[in-house]
Amino acid sequence: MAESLFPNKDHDHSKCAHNLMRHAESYCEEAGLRLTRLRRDVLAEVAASHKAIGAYQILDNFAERGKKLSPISVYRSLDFLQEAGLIHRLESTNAFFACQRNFDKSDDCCGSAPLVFLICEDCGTIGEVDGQPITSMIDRFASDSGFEPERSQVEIKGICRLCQSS
Amino acid sequence: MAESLFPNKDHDHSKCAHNLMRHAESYCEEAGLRLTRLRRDVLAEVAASHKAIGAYQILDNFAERGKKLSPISVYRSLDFLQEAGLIHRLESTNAFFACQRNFDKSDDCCGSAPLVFLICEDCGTIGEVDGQPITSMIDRFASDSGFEPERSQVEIKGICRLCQSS
DNA sequence: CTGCTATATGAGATAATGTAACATTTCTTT
DNA sequence: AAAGAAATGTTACATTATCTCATATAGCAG
Repeated sequence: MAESLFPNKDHDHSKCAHNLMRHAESYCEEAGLRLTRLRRDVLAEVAASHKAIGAYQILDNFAERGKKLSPISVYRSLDFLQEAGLIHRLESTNAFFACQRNFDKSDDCCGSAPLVFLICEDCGTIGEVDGQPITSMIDRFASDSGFEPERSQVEIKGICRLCQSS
Repeated sequence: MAESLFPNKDHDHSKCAHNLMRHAESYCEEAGLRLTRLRRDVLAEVAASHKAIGAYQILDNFAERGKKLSPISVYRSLDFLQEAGLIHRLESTNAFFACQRNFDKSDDCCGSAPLVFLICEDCGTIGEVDGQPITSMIDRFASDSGFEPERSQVEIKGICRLCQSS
């Protein structure tokens, strides 16, 4: 579990990306969502690493390959992917990364699951963990103040296992 | 405690603001920080409500009173105030609000205290609570993944006590 | 197939948020 | 008063995100 959270720097990422794309295809198929060419390309770009990528970086990457897009096109695709739960957005950095969970699950991809992201400030890799316990505590915590919590996204910055040893 | 977290809509806010400004003065005095005219004015603007306010909103408010400023001036003051722990920045909305804690404490204002913010999506009011338990859990949680957490800011969105009853 | 409708994308402009670089002023200390 | 440090002013620019209206494309009814 901990091993897969922050994959080794030299892992074969094409497998990660391939699995992720396959999952996206089948998930959208089942859910009746239209994973169009553009959306697929944007997802592939986001899934190209375990780091978070900004919308304009995606735009630039496309441009380098001769594909000129307007920002709004990228944002629209990102919105779709985010709603589908295939990617997430880091609020602290305005950047997007591919959801690595929920493979082998046919139900709601990340649906209403609590979101806890571990952000390595050294290598930029994002680890995503099941935040149920944290979220439960947050809920109790908030309720003590008479506050009715609806959603929270926890972004934890620090140093990942792999970067600690280097 | 819960009463003061989300003050009644009709509370006398001038008192809140006045106390906060007085605290800021004495805190900066003691800490050897220079609470200049501009910084004081910006702080007063942020402290004018219990909601979060954007940098450009502050800019506009100043402009309405005939005080023309450049964005950078506002941002610089906000940076100073944030470093001093007198205000906080919401990452999810890029907005700032005044720290309501640590009055009557002469030590580090909010120094390294864990930050947990309750954001009411109805009235916009921000409640700030001691997040030690949540932060401890987050730390344990992260450590289980071999991750070394350094800082995290928890922003919980929902409905405050007062808005629930209306 | 034909056209209808909803959805998706393109194109251009612009809004909202945030920073860089360098000049000028103000404060502090001597 | 003079020098050095800190704060602010000025201008330009970088980054992130959205609006609006036009066009294209997919899915479906007849």
